[in-house]
Amino acid sequence: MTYTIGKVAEMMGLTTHTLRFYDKEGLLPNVSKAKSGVRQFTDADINWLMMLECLKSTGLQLKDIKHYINLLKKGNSSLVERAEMFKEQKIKCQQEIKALKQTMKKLDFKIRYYEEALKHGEENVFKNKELVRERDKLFKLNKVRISK
Amino acid sequence: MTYTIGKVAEMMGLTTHTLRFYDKEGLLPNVSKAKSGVRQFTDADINWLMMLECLKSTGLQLKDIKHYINLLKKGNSSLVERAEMFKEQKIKCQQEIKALKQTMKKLDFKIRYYEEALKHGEENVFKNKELVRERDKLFKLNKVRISK
DNA sequence: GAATAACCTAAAGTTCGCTTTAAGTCAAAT
DNA sequence: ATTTGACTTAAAGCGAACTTTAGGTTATTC
Repeated sequence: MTYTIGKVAEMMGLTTHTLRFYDKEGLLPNVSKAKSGVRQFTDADINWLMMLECLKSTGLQLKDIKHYINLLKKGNSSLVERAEMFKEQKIKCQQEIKALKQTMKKLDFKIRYYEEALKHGEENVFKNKELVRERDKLFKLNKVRISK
Repeated sequence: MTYTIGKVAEMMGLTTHTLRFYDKEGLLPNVSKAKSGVRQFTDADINWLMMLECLKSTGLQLKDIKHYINLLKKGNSSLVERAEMFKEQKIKCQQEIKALKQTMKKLDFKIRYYEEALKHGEENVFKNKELVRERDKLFKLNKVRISK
């Protein structure tokens, strides 16, 4: 049993445009076409699309996924490289989380700043010494050295 | 005392191109120019640049920062809106962190998958029932319903 | 005073992941 | 039989945040 591109788009929550774009980019290696040119998606194609979505959700770029497809085609001999891909990706992901946590601290500071400003007026915010300390801790850019 | 664009670029870890780009986009409201056209950055400009970097690091887009500049110009009457900006941004940041943590789980699964594949061969990975459960938990796309 | 380095503007190019447009074919429903 | 709707390709467009290129002026240094 096969599915038209429209059905698949509906199932996957993508547009037909996106699916054709993926196909054009070589991200749908096994989708066959009728003589009329109409794409015929099989269950295996749907499964691959789910894997594609999964790979996307791990933060891989489309070109990385293309590379991954090539590794898959090589079979067993690419196992190590595939494993490495995900380990690298994990490191990137960890770094991003760390950066976002730092961002959260800055946002919390800003939110407290504006609470204070709304209560006591913006000109009085830094009479609150805790906020001053917080500001100095969070926003002093270590790379910047203002000369003299 | 003023700084040339090159010095500022060096201090801030940006390129001169980026600084001119920011200026063109209206993100450096107070930078003055000599009659020759050369930009003269003051300490106040450096401080604003640090704030700019801070705002960027909170995940704000340049157009949001431009909007923020306009709010600053309005002074006191924009306090509430400015406060709202950061609260919204905090929510976005929280959501991003949540998504990345989910991503981490998927990556950990993939890494375990490849550990197992390297140990026992790719064809035997899902003889490990824990990995099967993990896969089903993480990768079953709820939106997909394969008919029949 | 001439070479070189740093500055200037304006505009086009880049990357990513699509989305949109244009122009057309094909199959089903009325 | 014709209209509607889903499919096709190919190519251009989009938004974000720069980067690069081109062509030119100014400032510093030998």
